[in-house]
Amino acid sequence: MTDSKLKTPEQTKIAGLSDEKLFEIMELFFFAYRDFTSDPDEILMNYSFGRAHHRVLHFVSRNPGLRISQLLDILKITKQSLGRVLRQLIEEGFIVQKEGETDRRQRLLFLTDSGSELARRLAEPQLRRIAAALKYKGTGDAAFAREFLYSLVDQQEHAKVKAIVRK
Amino acid sequence: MTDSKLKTPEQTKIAGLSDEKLFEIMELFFFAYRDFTSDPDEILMNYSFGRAHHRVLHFVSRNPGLRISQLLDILKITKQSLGRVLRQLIEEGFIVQKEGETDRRQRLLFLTDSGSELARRLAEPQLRRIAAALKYKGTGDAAFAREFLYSLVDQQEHAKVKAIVRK
DNA sequence: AAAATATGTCAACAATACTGACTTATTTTC
DNA sequence: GAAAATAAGTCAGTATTGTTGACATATTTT
Repeated sequence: MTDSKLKTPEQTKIAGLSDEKLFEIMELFFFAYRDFTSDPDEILMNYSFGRAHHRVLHFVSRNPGLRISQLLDILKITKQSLGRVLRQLIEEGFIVQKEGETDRRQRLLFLTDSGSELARRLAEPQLRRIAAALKYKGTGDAAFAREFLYSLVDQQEHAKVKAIVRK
Repeated sequence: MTDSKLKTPEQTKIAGLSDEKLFEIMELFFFAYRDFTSDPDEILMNYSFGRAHHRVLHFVSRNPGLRISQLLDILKITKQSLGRVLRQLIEEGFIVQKEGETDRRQRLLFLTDSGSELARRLAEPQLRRIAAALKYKGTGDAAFAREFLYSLVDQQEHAKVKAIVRK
């Protein structure tokens, strides 16, 4: 009943890797994400914020002066979805908007001091978790992790993601 | 304004890794998850299912005879949240429940044929993506990816996760 | 027999996403 | 300079997935 076209007496292989190994990594990706997000989630509860607020704070923190349209493209959500969380972050003094200098239609996003502080607090446990995960490995392993994750991103997004990630 | 206690003229390091490298990996984790989930999401739309249904299908597929309580512990959601999606999956013929043989209070979960087929279809693009991400690397890199992701999981969950992931 | 366990269910609520429609201000194009 | 395109904001309605709290049923353990 659980058999499928994927199975053979031995094991199907994609790109020389057994299904079994691939499944393990797939599942670990789920568990890693589940726990990776749990620390910031707890902090966010104190502010009645959620993950959506975290994402906005993070990307504005890393890219001061980010435009709304860029943020939408990073998050892959609609303007209306972003609108709500952004309004809250602005109303509660974590983010400010400035008119674009060359294009006055733009509303460039910046963190306030308390926004910066919250972004830092949210990042800290995640940075620690990543550092701990790489601690046992030799040099070059950070590079491997980076390349591995990068390869999971859509091909057509590579250039954009690289531009955002690399500083 | 964007300065914080984390910064020094050079760069703060956690466990010998620069903040910058850690930030990159943190962000890539977000982008990887964003795109990793996008392929199954499209398939699920045809069934009016969401990610919650996918998770249930996946873990039942990998663990036939899974108990409700185990699934709740894997997903870290409430009984009520699971209840809704599980009911739909049962009503629409993707999952069946069988009474536990040793403990008749238990409702063991199994996939039907169409459940198996859907689970396979959902897994396929993700397996391919993982395989492609590891294709360029030498032997042992699958092991590295596995250890890296595993290290991101909560310490106290390690034993349980290992039991679920390793077959 | 009483207590604990495994599961199911009702109701209300919250966060985050969506579609569709429309507005305002500004810049670009013809 | 008028028309079209772009950047952003907003209103209204809906769906998914999560939450709490309360309570019911069947079964097993103490």
